[in-house]
Amino acid sequence: MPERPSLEGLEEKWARRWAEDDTYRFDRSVPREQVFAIDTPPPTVSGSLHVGHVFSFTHTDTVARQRRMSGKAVFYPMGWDDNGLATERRVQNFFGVRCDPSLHRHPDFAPPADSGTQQVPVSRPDFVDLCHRLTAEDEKAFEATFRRLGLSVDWGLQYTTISAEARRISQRGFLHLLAGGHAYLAEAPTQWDVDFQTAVSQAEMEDRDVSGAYHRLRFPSAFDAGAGIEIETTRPELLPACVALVAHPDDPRYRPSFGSEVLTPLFLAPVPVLAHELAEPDKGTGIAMVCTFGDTTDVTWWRELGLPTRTVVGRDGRLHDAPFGEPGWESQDPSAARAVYGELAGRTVAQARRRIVELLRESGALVGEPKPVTHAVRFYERGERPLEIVSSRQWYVRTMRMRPTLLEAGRRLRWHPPHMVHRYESWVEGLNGDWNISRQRFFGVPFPVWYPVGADGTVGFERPIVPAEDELPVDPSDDVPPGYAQSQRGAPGGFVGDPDVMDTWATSSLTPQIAGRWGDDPDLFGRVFPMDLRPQSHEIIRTWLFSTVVRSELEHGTLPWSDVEISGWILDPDRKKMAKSKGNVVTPTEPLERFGTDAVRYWAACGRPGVDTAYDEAQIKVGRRLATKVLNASKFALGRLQGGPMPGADAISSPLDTSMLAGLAAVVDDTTAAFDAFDYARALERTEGFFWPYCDDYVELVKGRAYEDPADPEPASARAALALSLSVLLRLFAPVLPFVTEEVWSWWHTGSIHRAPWPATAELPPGTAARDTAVLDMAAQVLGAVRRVKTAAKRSMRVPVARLTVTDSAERLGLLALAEGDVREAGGVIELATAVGAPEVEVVLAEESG
RNA sequence: GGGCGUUUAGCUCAGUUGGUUAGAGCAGCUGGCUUACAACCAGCAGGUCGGGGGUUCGAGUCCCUCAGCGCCCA
Repeated sequence: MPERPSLEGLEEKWARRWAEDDTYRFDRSVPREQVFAIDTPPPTVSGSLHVGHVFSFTHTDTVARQRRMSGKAVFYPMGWDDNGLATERRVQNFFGVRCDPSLHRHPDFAPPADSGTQQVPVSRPDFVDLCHRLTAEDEKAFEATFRRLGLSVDWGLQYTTISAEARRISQRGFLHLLAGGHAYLAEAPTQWDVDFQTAVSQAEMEDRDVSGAYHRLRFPSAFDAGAGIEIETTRPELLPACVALVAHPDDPRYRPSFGSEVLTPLFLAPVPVLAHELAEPDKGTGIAMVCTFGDTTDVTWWRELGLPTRTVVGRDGRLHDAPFGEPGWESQDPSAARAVYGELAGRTVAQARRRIVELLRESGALVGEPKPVTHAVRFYERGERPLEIVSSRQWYVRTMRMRPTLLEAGRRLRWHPPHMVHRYESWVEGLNGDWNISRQRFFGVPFPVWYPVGADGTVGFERPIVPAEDELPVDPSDDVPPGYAQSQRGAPGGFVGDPDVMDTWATSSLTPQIAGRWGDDPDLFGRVFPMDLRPQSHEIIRTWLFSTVVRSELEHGTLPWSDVEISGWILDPDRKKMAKSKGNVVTPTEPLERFGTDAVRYWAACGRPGVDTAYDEAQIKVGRRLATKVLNASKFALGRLQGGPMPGADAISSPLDTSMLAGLAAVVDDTTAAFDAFDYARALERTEGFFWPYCDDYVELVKGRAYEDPADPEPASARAALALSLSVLLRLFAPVLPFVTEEVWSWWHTGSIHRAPWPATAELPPGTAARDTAVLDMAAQVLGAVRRVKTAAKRSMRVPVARLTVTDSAERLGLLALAEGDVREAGGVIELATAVGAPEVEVVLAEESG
């Protein structure tokens, strides 16, 4: 035991020891029932960690440590989510490159020396190499931070979502979906980001309010130039893509027009006037123009009304050719239509909108002036321009028909806190299409699929060729399908590889399988799956949690885990969400160095499950004080125990000591129950709430007695009770404060506290079972009264009490008698008198001496 | 528009099936170097529990309603 114990340096000392001793190694020899398996959230490796990671990972770690001490073999892996668009974008900015898949690998490729404004085009394999290079560095930095945070993960169980193992498992999962009929390829209107030039799924979209304008346009009747219909639209640039007008079937204003034809302004394309329930009579003029495609309602109308397709927006977000006059592009005046369209072709959507409004105004088709509105527009969550809908070929997973199964699965899952299930349910209920898992990107898991090319050069998309499972992972842009030669790539009678990669969630949805090495290590997988705990934050319930449930249901017919624990967000001190764009992000390194890991973990553990919590340095300082207090209180208690044999629990005889342990027994029960329910915050609160009064009252009361001759029963009882209570308290604190508790534990035990048994009331003397804390309560009350008088008199706590008179019921005076010696010692009481009567404590202080 | 959460001391938050006088920490104030700890200790003060209505012997807690804040979904 050091002379002056300190928190400094504990992190380095113990993190190194835990690594050397493999303290947190998963014991894979135990049966499933004794395993506690955690499906760790793999952080996105694109930049740096922030305190939000510290927050949620600490929550999980407290539970992991408590389960480990409770005798479980804890399977606590760490993953890095390096696959995906976030990495691509970081690599582009970091190296100043962009991926051009038409290029071939450069034999001695090196990234540009400076990441200048002009991005250098590089081949896909070279680009992927850069992704690997950068993520490998980031992962090292992340690991260092997490080790400093004291996470009790088994670092031998690391995985990354782009590794060969992850690609193999991801591709295996896909092949199973395909074989089971759960995945299908379809050419369909698809939500498309024009900047990233990829399809995105519903889960990756968000609505943003943007300013736009309603433009009222007049469509003349095809047969009577004097008649016409006025519509309002926020997207006049899609007018050349208009294929119909739609009003509600019950709308009397338009019922006479159903079945008639009108002409689109400027382009004079004849389009029908149709009825459909989705038309909203209250919106604009009550009749909408249907374009292919302005939004998802257009897609519904197009499909249900059997409308033709006239697309004008290309994958690059610019208007492409529109051959008015040709079949499908009818017009009453094709040359005029072409002339007008010539003004728009090649422009971006925004540019085309400005131009067509001018043209409409000149032609007189624009009725009045555009009316500015703010409306919700759909964006890719990482995107900057609104999503467009383009027709493209994509792989889908059949989630729509699973909705009842998925809702039922959500109800079987135990949610902490329970109300988070609503997020899941509203998401599942709001699904509007199957899950699109194709992404037209580069750094991801390729689809393990080729397509035959016919003699006439047509691609047989309906007859995909798949590899054998033992060949996985494959890259169809490099590897050759069974029965073909590389020379046949792209040739008639040959094959082509699927060019796309999977949605990053299509791989992340398999983290239990990846961590558990599904298919590669059946013995391991059988011991850890289904897992016990999925910890995550609430904003990815619709993505990560949802997709993991989908995959587990389809592959295994079971839930992937029994419990999910949701952590809240970290807000800045002004309760605003931390975001890079706001510049209010706190990185973990600084608080960890300034206050110490235990202090930061304490702050995190005070954040209750699912509750958004403000970053609060004051609370971290409280944690540091607690850690210091643990150090000092331990030093005191253990100091009393030196120089003699460690007394056992059977030496505890004093009623005050038993009374204290009775209170501690209740704390053990409550803390254990709280951890069982994944409520680390309540567990900490309960232990901490006991610990401070324990130090201030109980330890003060027994201080004198503990100094006396250890051979006598009363001092022996005090020493035994101190040793036992300290041991229990240290273990109760260990999940939250792993460093200071390990340090103190090492002063008087061999082996790690984190492998010590979780406290049980069976360790405490039988007398504590009654939970009777009355003796300590009474003694503390009298001591408190003495302190109040001394403080009010502005005297030192050391000043003796000449005479203390306690008036109370006979029963309570009996309790006091059981602790009289300790109370007199702690209060400096010279003379103690008691009387039965109304409760009162009278204190006469000794005169000022000298 | 639908849903979920939330509103308790100046601040951050506990308050479990309804049950004594609603708690803690921080900040504030007044004191004290007390043989583990001044990075500490002792004490004090601070709240019509968001508003309104209801059920009940009794409501911070249950019900209705309104409002603010946050989020999810459409």
